Amino acid sequence: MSDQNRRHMALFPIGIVTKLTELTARQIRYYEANHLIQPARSASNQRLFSFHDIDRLLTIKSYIEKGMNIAGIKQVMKMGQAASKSEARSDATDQSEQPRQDLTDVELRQFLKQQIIHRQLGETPLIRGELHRFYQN
DNA sequence: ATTCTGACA
DNA sequence: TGTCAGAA
Repeated sequence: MSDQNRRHMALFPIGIVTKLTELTARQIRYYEANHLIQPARSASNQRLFSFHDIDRLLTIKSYIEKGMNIAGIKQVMKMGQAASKSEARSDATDQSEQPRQDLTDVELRQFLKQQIIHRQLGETPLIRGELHRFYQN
């Protein structure tokens, strides 16, 4: 069985996940309702999370702690997918890298760029609270 | 005992 | 986001 299969294998119920991620069941369900994650379901309609879902949630958690809301996280994570592909094409040297955690910085800058544009267009801010320190970059 | 959905003094 | 209800 390939590693990808194991990564996407539906394994743990929400109870385990809340302990693994420090997120409340409420939050986890809310993120699913907003399509940030798509955990599998058991025959009894119980959510079953994979390792992929887990670090996906951890990524979401870090963004939430940075003051981002669902709309913002959606954008950043979509860019993350696009970025990891283009990065794989440009970086011929890195053989075995860890894309996720490493991309977060690039994603944030890309995101902030959009933020500024949207604000000028009078759109609803995607960030809440103190994240203004990043505008210096 | 756990989880699910819907709703809000 | 918390939390409670009613059902599975």
